[in-house]
Amino acid sequence: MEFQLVTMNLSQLAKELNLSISSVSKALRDSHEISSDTKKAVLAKAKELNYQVNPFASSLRKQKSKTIALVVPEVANDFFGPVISGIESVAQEKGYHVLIYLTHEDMQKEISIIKLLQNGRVDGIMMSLSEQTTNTAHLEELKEMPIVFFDRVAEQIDAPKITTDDYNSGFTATEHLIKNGCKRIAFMSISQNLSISKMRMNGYLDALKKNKIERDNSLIISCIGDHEENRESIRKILKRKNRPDGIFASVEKLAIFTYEICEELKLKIPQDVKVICFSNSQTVALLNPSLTTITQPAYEMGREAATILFKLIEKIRHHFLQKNTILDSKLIARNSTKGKPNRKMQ
Amino acid sequence: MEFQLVTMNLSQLAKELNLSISSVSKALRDSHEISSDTKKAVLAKAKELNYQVNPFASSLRKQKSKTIALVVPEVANDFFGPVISGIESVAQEKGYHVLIYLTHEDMQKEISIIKLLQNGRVDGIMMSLSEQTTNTAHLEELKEMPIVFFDRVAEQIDAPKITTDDYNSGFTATEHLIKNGCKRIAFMSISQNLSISKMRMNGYLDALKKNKIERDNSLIISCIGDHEENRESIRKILKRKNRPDGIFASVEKLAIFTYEICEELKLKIPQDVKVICFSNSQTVALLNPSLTTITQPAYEMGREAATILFKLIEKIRHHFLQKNTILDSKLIARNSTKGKPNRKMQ
DNA sequence: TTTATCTACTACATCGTTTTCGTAGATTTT
DNA sequence: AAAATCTACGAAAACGATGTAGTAGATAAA
Repeated sequence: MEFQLVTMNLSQLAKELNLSISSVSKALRDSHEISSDTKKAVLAKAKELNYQVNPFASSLRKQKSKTIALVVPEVANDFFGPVISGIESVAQEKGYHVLIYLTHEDMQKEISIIKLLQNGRVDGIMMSLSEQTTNTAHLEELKEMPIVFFDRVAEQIDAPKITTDDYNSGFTATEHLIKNGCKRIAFMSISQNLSISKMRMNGYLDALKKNKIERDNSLIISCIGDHEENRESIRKILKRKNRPDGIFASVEKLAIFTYEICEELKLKIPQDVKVICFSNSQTVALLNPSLTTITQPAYEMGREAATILFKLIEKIRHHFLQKNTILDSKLIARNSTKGKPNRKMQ
Repeated sequence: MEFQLVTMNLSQLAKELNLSISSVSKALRDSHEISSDTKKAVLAKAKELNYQVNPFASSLRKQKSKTIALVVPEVANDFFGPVISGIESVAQEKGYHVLIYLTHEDMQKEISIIKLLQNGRVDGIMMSLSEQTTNTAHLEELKEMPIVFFDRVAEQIDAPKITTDDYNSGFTATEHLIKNGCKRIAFMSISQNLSISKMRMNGYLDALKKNKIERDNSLIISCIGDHEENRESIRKILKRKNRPDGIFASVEKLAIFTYEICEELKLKIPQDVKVICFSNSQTVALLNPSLTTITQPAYEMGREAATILFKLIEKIRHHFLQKNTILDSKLIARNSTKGKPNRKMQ
């Protein structure tokens, strides 16, 4: 008494054509074993009856899914949007399907998603780590699974990684502030676990060193909690007597908070505080003042990551694949970092 | 000489347990035919050997995929991001997987994606139409497939639709401008095909009528081309002698362009022109001036759409399902629409 | 002419699960 | 004690596509 779905399949097609199932199957895949007359007939009939290969039967038999997984922390964000777009465009070209999973920055969720993906549902994984991911044991178990990391990469895992030049960006951003007169530059990171955070901070630190500015750990704050906590951290640092005259935020959100707090505290950007941050938003150009950003080539990162993943999937052996791809970010100087600072305080 | 992937399966598990495949299968799904001792043993062994059901075999046999498709025009956008988040969260709760497809606002792509989804790969579809979709013949063919539309819905298709109160929003937005002194209000739509555009425009027109303002078709412009064309349309209308004193943009992008053009033409917002638009961006609150918006409950729309889709999927018959769900948008009044207009021109 | 080689097909096992149907043996009912 | 019912399992047939192995019949090579 099972439910019988009447769907067009090889068997029906074969019956209509007076051919065997295997011949039809081969004809559809343009096998040399089939005469061109037969192929034509099969193709025509298949089109007429709107035959489509059953993906599950095919995947089961071929042990491949023609599907990749995309595991990201969030999508409500100007960075991951274009990345997805890039990935999807490559996938579409290749005839692959894209499953999307969100970790919501939660390590437990990340772990269970990864576990879920070990049953062959996908041929490969593209991933950007959650903010809260402190270790990568769950990723070690993916030995056989092609995986590519982008942006928030897992350093310890031996897999291709696509990033932007985070160290350089951190360095350049910091020097940009220094050149515009900043002497006390705060760095706001999102997580100490993520390598991109470390890289950006190293760039920041080295730029300080090169310019003979002493490192001040009280100016390095990590914003991992909820929005209100982050606002409070920023408020606190900007209320200090010797508050920073420059702020380097590693995500856009923190720069926006900074704008809000500055308004609240009657601090002027860029006169009192200069602000620079990583952001892919178009809108920030219209802020008052317009926000100086480091902008990552998000779409290209998506395309690059997907392209490399497909190379991994298509070869069995891939020693020759370059493990790290580093794309350039762009510093777009706007008004939030302009001019000499107002140093009348202190 | 086929490639043999050694993956843990029922057959291996059964061998280890000295049981038949069918017993193991039943035990794993907690069938009453299996004794609780046996079940325990099976569960333990399955865990030990890290057994996971092969999704393709299962889907093939059960004729269901535990997967839904999400078809959207774009993701690089403050609206679709949270929508995806909402959908994904419901899917995760239900144990479903989400395939994502982008139409890039291209009707041909939309058609081929829909065609692709007719082979049983997914159990249901959630969709928001492309801007360029002029007819919905391709959707008529999905007769048996559960489908739910959200935001950009297909009016002619008999399927549940989740929208915001676009008519009211259009009405309210327009009245908001009128109350703040506007007499010549331009409406910028994205596409005449989309019902949300029509609804918004009807709201706009009715608000004009109610307030005894005559309709002026030269103030209704549809921005469907590329960015530069859209900018030019806006520039043209703002350069006119009797330019509008209020602009109601149906998407954020157009409001941003308006800001840019106003800067270029030395027009002051809100003194010379007031601006309101649909937007889910947080950042627009920091624009100069802060932008008045109609904000849609994007996350909730995603959750609602997914919830309804799963109801569709789970029942065979679903006459009782409400076909239209309308959620409330919020008008967030900010400075771009403030005060009485500057009427010295004309 | 016999044998080898092609050509164009078919039969069949297989991928891993699920589910129906069967059935020994135990238990309960009459 | 015989019959009916339960309990707990196993055999086997799907689901639909694919690839291997096999084979008529035609053609080419010896």
